[in-house]
Amino acid sequence: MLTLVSEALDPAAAEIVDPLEQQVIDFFVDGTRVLGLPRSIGEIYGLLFISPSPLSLDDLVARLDISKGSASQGLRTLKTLGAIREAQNHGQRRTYYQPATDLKRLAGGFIKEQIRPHLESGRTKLDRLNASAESITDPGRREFARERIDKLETWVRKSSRILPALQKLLGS
Amino acid sequence: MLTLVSEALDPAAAEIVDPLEQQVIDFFVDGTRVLGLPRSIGEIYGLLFISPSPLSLDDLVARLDISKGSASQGLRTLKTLGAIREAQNHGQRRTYYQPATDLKRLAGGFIKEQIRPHLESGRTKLDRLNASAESITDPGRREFARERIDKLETWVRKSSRILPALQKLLGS
DNA sequence: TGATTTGTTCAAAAAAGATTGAACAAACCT
DNA sequence: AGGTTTGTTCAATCTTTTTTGAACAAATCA
Repeated sequence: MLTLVSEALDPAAAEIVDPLEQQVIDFFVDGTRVLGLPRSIGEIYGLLFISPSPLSLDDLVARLDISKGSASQGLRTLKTLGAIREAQNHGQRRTYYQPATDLKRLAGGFIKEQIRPHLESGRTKLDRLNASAESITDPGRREFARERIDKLETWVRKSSRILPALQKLLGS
Repeated sequence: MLTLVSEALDPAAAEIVDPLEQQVIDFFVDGTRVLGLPRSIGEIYGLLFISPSPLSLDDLVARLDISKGSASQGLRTLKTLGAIREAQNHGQRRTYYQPATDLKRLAGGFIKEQIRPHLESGRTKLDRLNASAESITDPGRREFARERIDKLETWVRKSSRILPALQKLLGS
């Protein structure tokens, strides 16, 4: 059992979080809440964010007191979002993670993974809506439905146009 | 029991949703999902959005098949968000609701109610973080923490600046 | 006044979502 | 080969959030 030795050598492997770390974690837990992501993801990203050296899955499990399953899934989601990357692991088998800290890039990943799919499904739904509207018999009702569906199309179009602009703004 | 009579007089009181209405509702249920709001709110807003005439709480209960409690709370949240308003009810006691359909205004309400509070709590957290960082003894560790906290401050500042810009973009 | 309508509140139930942990697979070592 | 380390998967469990519905209050009516 080498735990004590490795802890002594590497402070980053301490099996608790200090007060500062806890505060940063809380900051990000609140952030993931707004974004509709699970708490564990905020915890993982938060700890990586404030850690001077990269951390492994087992580090996260030990220090955040979460299960391997949670850590594994959380890391996968963060990778998909482009919010973390693997650190250079010199010959080591174990992989270590570092946070991406470029806000523009982070926003880009979130938009791509969490927003765009909904906009696309929205467009599909609008196609079907247009078809349904055509088969309304009452002319007044049909006209009203058209107007509202047109409005929805405008909304979706505007939202799509805004995402890149938004990302651009975050990069400056 | 006057239900049949009133239904015959006012199609908006029919106790089912037609296919078009259901599709619009589904569209908004997906929307509220992205925004992290409960499904019932998407249903209520969706039905109001596609209804040619204003609807009352009881209309919503009957047609969406949800409880009075859900409808009442959903309407309250939508009011708070500025997403609906009360229709002119000529001497009637019962209140009827109409959707706000101005995207800029809708976004404004959401930002004000759901985003800004988190940004403000973020600022508070940053103050405490700065205090904690000061009391780190190791200079290297303290310097690193400073850098990261500075980054967080930049993020919060940028986000705050972007919200009005975003709203502006949606208004054009 | 008492009966009816309209809407709110909130504790309990249901549903949705996140986390756990044990079984498994793959990579590495001796 | 067998043993160990590292990480993934997913059904079961736990937690959080939403919804329900019955009790209540306030307004209207007869």
